[in-house]
Amino acid sequence: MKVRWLDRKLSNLGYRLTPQRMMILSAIEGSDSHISAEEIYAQVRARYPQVNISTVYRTLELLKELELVTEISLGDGRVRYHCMGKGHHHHLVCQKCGEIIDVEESILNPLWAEIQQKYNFTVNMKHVAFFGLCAKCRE
Amino acid sequence: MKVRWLDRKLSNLGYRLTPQRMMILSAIEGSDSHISAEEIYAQVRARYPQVNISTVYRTLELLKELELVTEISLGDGRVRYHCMGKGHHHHLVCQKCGEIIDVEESILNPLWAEIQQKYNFTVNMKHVAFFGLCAKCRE
DNA sequence: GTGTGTGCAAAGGCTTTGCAATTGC
DNA sequence: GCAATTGCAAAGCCTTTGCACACAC
Repeated sequence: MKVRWLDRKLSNLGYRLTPQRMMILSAIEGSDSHISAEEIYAQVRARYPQVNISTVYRTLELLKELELVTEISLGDGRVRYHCMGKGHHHHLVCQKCGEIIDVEESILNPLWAEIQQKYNFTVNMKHVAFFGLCAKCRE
Repeated sequence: MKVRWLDRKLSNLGYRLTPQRMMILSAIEGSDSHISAEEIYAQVRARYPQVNISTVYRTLELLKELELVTEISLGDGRVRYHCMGKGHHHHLVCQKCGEIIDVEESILNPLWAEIQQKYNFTVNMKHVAFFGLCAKCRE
């Protein structure tokens, strides 16, 4: 688990390791796909009913700063979260049926390199979502 | 101008051409960069004070369906709009200083092709934004 | 003790919706 | 005239904030 990491990072910076923070991180860790704030909240609340949604948001903000968690938008109006440690991958989101196809991370490497070279810009996205149509819906 | 197009497309589908719709489309056309709903609203209202923001949103929805307008998110919590006819380009958004660098459209063609081939998925994005760090902020 | 973290409640920003009045065709 | 469209106001959704209490060190 990432909790040791979290503990060390937090204390180094003068922050504290609280049960809420542990549970929120492990909810994100435990999710295979990308989890929204609301989903994290529901999951944590199941074991810890008095937790509040604002704590979830505040903790997410903190975990982003600590670079333990990244965010991605999959096109519905909400942000989703994912553990940095887990293998990165990108997404193809079908705008018709909503299917989400995972794409290997390496596919973007040539593009990142080209952008670096041509524009002197370092792309910093662990997850990218591309929108379009899957094979079934294309017809 | 696109108004002839709009007129024809609208009447073919049983929709009507209203002054609001014309003005909203031309506000998007007139903007060099990407314009938000609020900005469109401000611009239209300057010449047509009684227009309402909800009309802007409804018209944007319609223009998207008609494929006259595309949307993009540049990472602040709001969607931005752009005319389909205008040259497409992509964006590099610096997460530190906020600078936005325009990128030629063709840079993504190889990637689109690879995704098509490997995943049988047709990417349908006229605008993509990539986040990261510009040269100045990288240091 | 001191300052960090939490819950609560309220507000905030952007967007959508219900409804009656209006307008384009 | 009739359905499509609008303005208005209110609600909706996700997220953030202010504040007093609680807790860790």
